[in-house]
Amino acid sequence: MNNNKISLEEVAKAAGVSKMTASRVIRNKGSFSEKTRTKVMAEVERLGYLPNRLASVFAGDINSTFVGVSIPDLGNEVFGLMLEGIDRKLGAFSHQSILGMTQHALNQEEAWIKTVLSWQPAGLILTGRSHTQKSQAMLKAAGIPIVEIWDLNSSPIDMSVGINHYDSGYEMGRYLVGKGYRKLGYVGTSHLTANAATARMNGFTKAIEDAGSRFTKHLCLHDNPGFYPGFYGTEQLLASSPDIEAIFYQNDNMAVGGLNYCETKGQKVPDDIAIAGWGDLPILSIVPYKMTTVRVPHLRLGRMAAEVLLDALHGNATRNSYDVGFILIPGSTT
Amino acid sequence: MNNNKISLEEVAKAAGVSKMTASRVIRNKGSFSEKTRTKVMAEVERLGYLPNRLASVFAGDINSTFVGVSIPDLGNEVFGLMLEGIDRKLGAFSHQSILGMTQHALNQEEAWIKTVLSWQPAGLILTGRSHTQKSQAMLKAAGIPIVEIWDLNSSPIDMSVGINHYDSGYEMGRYLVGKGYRKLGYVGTSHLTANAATARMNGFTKAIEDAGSRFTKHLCLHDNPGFYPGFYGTEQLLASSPDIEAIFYQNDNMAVGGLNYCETKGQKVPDDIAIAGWGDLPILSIVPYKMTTVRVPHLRLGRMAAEVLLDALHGNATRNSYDVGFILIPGSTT
DNA sequence: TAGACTAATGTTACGGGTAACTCAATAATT
DNA sequence: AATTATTGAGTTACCCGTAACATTAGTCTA
Repeated sequence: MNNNKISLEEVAKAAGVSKMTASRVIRNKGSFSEKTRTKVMAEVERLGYLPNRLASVFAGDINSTFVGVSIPDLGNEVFGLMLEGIDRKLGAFSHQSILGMTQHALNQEEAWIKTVLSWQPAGLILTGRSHTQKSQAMLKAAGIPIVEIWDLNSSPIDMSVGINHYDSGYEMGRYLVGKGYRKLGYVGTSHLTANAATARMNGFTKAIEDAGSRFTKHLCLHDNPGFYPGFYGTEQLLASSPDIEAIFYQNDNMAVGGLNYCETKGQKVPDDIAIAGWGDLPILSIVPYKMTTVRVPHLRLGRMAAEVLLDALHGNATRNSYDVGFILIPGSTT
Repeated sequence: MNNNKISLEEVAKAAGVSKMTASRVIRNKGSFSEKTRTKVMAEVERLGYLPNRLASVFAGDINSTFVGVSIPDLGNEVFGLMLEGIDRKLGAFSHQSILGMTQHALNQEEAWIKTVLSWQPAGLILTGRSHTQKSQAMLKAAGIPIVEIWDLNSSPIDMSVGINHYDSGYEMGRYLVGKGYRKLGYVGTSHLTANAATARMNGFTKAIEDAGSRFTKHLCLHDNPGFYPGFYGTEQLLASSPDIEAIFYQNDNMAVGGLNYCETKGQKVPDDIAIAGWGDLPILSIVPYKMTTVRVPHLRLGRMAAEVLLDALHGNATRNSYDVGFILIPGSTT
């Protein structure tokens, strides 16, 4: 290589054996005498030899232990938890995550896929189910396990682990209608691409239509799905449609913002207006209400994605679509 | 390599040129005719050729574009924000983060360092300033830029970007003493290793000692520094020392938990008891008080670490210790 | 038009490991 | 003792690109 790093050859020379023998000892593969082992390992220790995995992967017919992991961003704790679940599981099986933040942009994802594939990863975990044409082509040609996570895909590129966001929105819609609410609103944010949140909104809308009600107001802000957009989004929505009875939010952070707005304006929850969030996020623990929300096992989602990938690497792939499920949790805000 | 991947040779053959010419065209380096360029690129497109970066790094005298990034965990938004800052900046300069979660354990960090170095990274960014002996030896021998982030290290292994946690604790101690509080408490969590939070606690204690007061009660729970441990930690601390006048918390999440406990018990803040947090975390935006806290630019910290690393890679290293600073923000809880 | 220079392309030799094969020495079997 | 395994080690070729050098064709100058 480039610099002054110790190579296998130097270790071998110092131990008075051939490269191959040293390699066998270090990998504990093939046969060698105890005496040789001692000699070689002593030199490894003394010289501080670190194998060059690039060369190993290159030489051997094996794949690397890299796993490319793409997530939209880390501003949202949802993806942080997922990533934590993924990396913990991968790490436990001696694999490393190469991170890629796509900022919700498919072309950025495409660029990242191209780069990461050039590093010969063992597999990929991608957040989301929509990818550019070119991305799809590259992924299919790569010939490695690929897990699409977050938004369940019944016909994935390779494998999918997630929940059905559309259904979760639908269920929330049905629940609210069942509670007697007829004039419903939705507050969320819009990204460049159709994403899971959009699917939830669509499911929500459909449920309401199916129930015969036609009144649904949507508000999609160009912002992050956080507390403040929830606050101001609610203000904006109620200004244009003051008779709304219940609002479903993209996530709990926004819902808490909405809750806060209602409190500020003296609107009683749930009597004057009902509030429902999504995600069962940490923020809910500090709200003086029990928020109606949808619980999603974020950490487990990540862990499972990693598990499924590792299984596939070990040739134990069984299914290709894993629904981890969600639970609608009725609270005191509806 | 292993499978059916298209190699440069195949592209070259298909285009009717030598490997080398194809390589030149693809990297846009050296000279070649426009006609050749067209031919080669057409084949690249047609065959879906993706270069094998392993081989490039291996062949050329260049380093990889990997950067190893270690963080303790992602449960804490602090490190999530830092990571986001790092990866965004690295990504903008065509570098990839290899993630390593150390779970606050130095031996886990050591194992990770060993692995990640074997991938010939361009550089490393490590959270924290304490490392095992062996880690330090490996890091020094690696001959690549290494940035220690989070806890400022005036004599780092290579470079350091962070804030002085001890000082931030000291400043908070002085501030509270200045406000007239004499009986002070600290609530935090303890990890396996001495970490930045411990430094804050020590600085805090020292400030109080320096001011002549000797009353400081520490409580370190074995838990994550979140809302609930803050709540119950406060309960526990006040049970054993009911006359405490002010409590400094490991971070804002815990402080909000403490605030909540006080409210629940009818203790007036700040009249009966004062509360101070740390970090200026997102949670503060939804608390009906303006929390006294210490603002730390998490995202900027990450961005700066990446910048410093990239500078070093481009041979523009200037200093080796970068203090990004903190600001104590007095609020209405003290 | 020879000689000198430039542009375009080809050839060779690695880099740091590993698979596959070979070979010698020792151990087990008949 | 001769034959056959087995073990421990060495040799060679190769993975896929790129640097360095070599070569050829084409252009320009005197």
